[in-house]
Amino acid sequence: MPEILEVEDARALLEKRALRREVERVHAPDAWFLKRGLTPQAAGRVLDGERFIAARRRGKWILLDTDGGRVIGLHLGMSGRVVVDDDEAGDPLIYASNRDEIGWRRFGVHFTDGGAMYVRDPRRLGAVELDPDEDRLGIDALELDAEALGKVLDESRAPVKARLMDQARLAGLGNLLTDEVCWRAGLDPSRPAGSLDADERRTLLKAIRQTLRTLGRRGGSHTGDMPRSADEPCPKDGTPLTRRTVGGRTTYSCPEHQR
DNA sequence: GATGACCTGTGA
DNA sequence: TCACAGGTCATC
Repeated sequence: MPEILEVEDARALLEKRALRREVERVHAPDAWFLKRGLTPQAAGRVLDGERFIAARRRGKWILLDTDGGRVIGLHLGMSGRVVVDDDEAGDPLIYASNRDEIGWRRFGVHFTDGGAMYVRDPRRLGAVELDPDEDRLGIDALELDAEALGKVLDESRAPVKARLMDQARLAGLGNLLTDEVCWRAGLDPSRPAGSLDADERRTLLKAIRQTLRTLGRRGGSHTGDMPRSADEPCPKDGTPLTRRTVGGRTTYSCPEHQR
């Protein structure tokens, strides 16, 4: 998906453009997109006549507070994008087309002023929830500190990549960002999380912060320095990058400097 | 903790 | 036609 950086862009767009506008009606043509028992009818009852008063984010979830005290949770899945009127943010759709097929509009609202906000998601892996349980998510990656990272890694034998992507422990990092972080930190993503010594944990924390800052400025998860292509030379040392599966995800890394 | 499933679009 | 895609969930 859109990882934390794209989701933050989408959140900011909603904050800037979708708050304090009265909802005229809900557009929820795809009941499958609504999770945890939410139905199009219930969404309508909750939102019709209401306004969003805040656009928050935790990890990859966007949380829209309504003036009625309810919360609409939006998840962009792997290809979701938020559109407000004629502006949009979210997944850059490197692999998908950026067409705005009407059929890809999975959920949204029309405002009484004539505008609209909706989630466009070709692959339908996104989600909308009412009053989501925000505590099923771990600490937000942008708030991470040394102590919290210690709890994320724990004494686990799981690959460090798997722990960094475990949303219940650390919310926000996805496949691309995690690979970039490990590459910058010089860490083999398959290393058992608990095997990192104090120095390596400090390096990892710095890499997470620096990666989020740098790629955030550049415009997203896909703007990393490490090529995502096997046999491409590592920009640090020229060694051909390898491709494998770690933590169930396609993983690129440099066999030379990532240890 | 690893694996497969979910759903759909794209490009080789 | 097939493999693959930035996410998450259930299941072994």
